[in-house]
Amino acid sequence: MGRIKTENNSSRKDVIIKSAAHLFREKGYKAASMRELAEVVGVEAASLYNHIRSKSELLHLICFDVANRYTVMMDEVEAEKNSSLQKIEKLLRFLIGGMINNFEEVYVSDREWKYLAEPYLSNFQAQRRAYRKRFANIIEDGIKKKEIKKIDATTAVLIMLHAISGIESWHRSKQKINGKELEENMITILVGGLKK
Amino acid sequence: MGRIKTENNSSRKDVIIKSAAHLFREKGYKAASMRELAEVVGVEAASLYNHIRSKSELLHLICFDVANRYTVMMDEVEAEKNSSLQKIEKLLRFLIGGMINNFEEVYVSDREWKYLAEPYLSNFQAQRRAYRKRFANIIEDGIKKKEIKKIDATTAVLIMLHAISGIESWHRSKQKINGKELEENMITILVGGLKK
DNA sequence: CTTTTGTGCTAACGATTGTTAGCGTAATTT
DNA sequence: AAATTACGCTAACAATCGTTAGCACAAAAG
Repeated sequence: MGRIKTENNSSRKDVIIKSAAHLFREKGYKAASMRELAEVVGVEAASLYNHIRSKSELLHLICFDVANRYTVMMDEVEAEKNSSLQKIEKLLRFLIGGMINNFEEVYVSDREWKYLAEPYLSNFQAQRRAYRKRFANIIEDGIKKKEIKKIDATTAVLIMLHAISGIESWHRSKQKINGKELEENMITILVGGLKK
Repeated sequence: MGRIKTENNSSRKDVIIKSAAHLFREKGYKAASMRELAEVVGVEAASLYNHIRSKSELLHLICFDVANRYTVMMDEVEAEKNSSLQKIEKLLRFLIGGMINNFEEVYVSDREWKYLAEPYLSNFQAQRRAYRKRFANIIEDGIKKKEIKKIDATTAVLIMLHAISGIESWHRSKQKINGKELEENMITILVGGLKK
């Protein structure tokens, strides 16, 4: 067939990962085959293994790339001196932006992580749990300071995160409102649902 | 091995479908094998085919069972003379209840429908689209009547439905609040986010 | 009791899966 | 120009997949 075409200064491995994210999002991790991935990349299946160790490596590279970005943003938000609602809004805008601009990776990380092999699976789950806990703590802080309604913080986190992953449907839909508008609507409803 | 045990007046096919829903939820449709399903049911894989036509039949039975229940409830809600917010609350409570009590089926219908074969896939998507459209119409009605904030109705529907599918995380979590409490919290946040 | 139907089994099929071995050649380095 | 590395290919592997054929026996119907 031919060589893998790279652009800018991304490696051939990066090209494979990007294509894998697209394919995994479209078909699901289990249903996506290495032969399909190879075809997308423009190469025979066996040639992929000059660049990657395994199919499952692709999945965990994608998942942890996203998870790490989430964690970094949480660090940043926690460090700032803002009200709870401001912190939440910043987190939500970051998540919404990620879902709009890095759709493939974020979606795969969200929906396909269960196919991670150990020990990555356990690590990922722990990181996810920690993230949600920190998110819930911010909400509970806001409740104490009477910025936020008296609600179960864990439930609120669950609603926020899953509502955002629903942007998947926005990607699928034919007649989309634009991204910025979507973001504002989501913030209005979600933050509005918390405010006292 | 032995026969498939039925209880009450459910057929052997019903037992298989129930187990399939459980397995598909746990492993994902593609990753779940007929041999695993057979083991759960207590029988050899080939024996399943005395009761069902194919693996994909199992999936579409599960998906349409859920989709049809949704549609029936929507008919009911539309027929009643209530405010938009009351209609939405009733729909949400029904969806939340389904997610809590019929978790396996609802979850599979939500996450695995993309593996449906044609023509079921197209039918399912159409039914789903129609449901969301009707939901959005109720919201738009509420906006006109000034019960509801001026927001994009499609986005609101997307948030509601996906927030509810997040009850999956509640099922997974160790220290759950009880179901009724979860329902009330979700209604508070979601309906609160719409109210003017 | 005899016949028919329902339900299970074993064995096997063709297809597809992820992955490895071994080899040739293009690109890069010395 | 020579040596080395990077990257592609074909062929093949063992495992697993959904499903079918053919047969045995138990349950239900006559």
